[in-house]
Amino acid sequence: MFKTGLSPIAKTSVRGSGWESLGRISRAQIDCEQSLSCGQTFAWGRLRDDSWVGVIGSAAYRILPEPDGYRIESLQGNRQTLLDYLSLSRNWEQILQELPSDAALAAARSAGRGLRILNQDPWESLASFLCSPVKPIPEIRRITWKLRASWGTSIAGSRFFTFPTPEALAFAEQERLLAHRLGFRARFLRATARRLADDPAFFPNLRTQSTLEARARLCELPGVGEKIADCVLLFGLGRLDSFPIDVWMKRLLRSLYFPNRRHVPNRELTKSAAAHFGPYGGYAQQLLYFWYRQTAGRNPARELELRPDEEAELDF
DNA sequence: AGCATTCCTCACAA
DNA sequence: ATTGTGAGGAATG
Repeated sequence: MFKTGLSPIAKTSVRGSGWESLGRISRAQIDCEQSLSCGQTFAWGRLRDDSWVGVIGSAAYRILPEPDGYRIESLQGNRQTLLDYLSLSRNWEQILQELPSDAALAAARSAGRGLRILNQDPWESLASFLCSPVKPIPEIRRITWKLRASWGTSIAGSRFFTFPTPEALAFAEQERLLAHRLGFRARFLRATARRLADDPAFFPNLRTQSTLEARARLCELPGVGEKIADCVLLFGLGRLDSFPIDVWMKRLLRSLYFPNRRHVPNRELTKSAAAHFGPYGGYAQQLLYFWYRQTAGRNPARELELRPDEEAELDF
């Protein structure tokens, strides 16, 4: 028995670099390439050796692909935090079975078999999606990483940073925000950060409300409409019933489910998606979105590769 | 009929 | 690849 209560794994430093091994996870539990590149998070980047690095809370994590699983490591972190974030304890096979079995979804679920909806911090999701309008995913990642470096807290001598608090962004200088190519998004980001800084109970309160009520509260925030509210509900608050509809989703739904309609209003898409996909619609949405992006001839995971200068910045 | 109100869509700027 | 705004048109009473 280990009297310290620490597992031997937690003590092992990797190659003397400061990264500590957290053991392994199996590909049967999750496909990290799919889950980290399907558009739900901007917090992860891919290094040239194909490993993934990102920050959860106040610790950095590294996920190194192997043939049948992943080695996982951290700076200042622990195994359970990563497993919770990756949502490994949810029964995803069961959820898959409860989704409808139309042709599009059948294709999407075989393409995204290992895709999981992550458990992200709701404030980080909200702030990140406020940076997202009319920006491609790699640029959103760059902007949110700049926010970390400018207003977050450094993690133990590394060049990884926590996500800035609402208070930190509430008082950020407009000019410094604009310098990060935030444009018109800066105003909304700061205004929403102020509201949350003034109302620390905002997210705790949402957790006790129905998805519809919580959605209405989110939409009251500056710069937050239905799309961003649904993303926060799905990715940050675990509401698997919410179904974000952006322009790509709109195209996909119209071409696959309303092939002979020229125009379908968002209200109708939202309503029929809820009726058709049910309480796990958000999972269906991610499967469809990921599959649609792939069939457009792209490799979303490759798009998140860090440029050499970005990789050099990380310094480990 | 004229008018006020509401609701919706569209285009456009940020 | 989103939201906020305002103009203009249709429906309502």
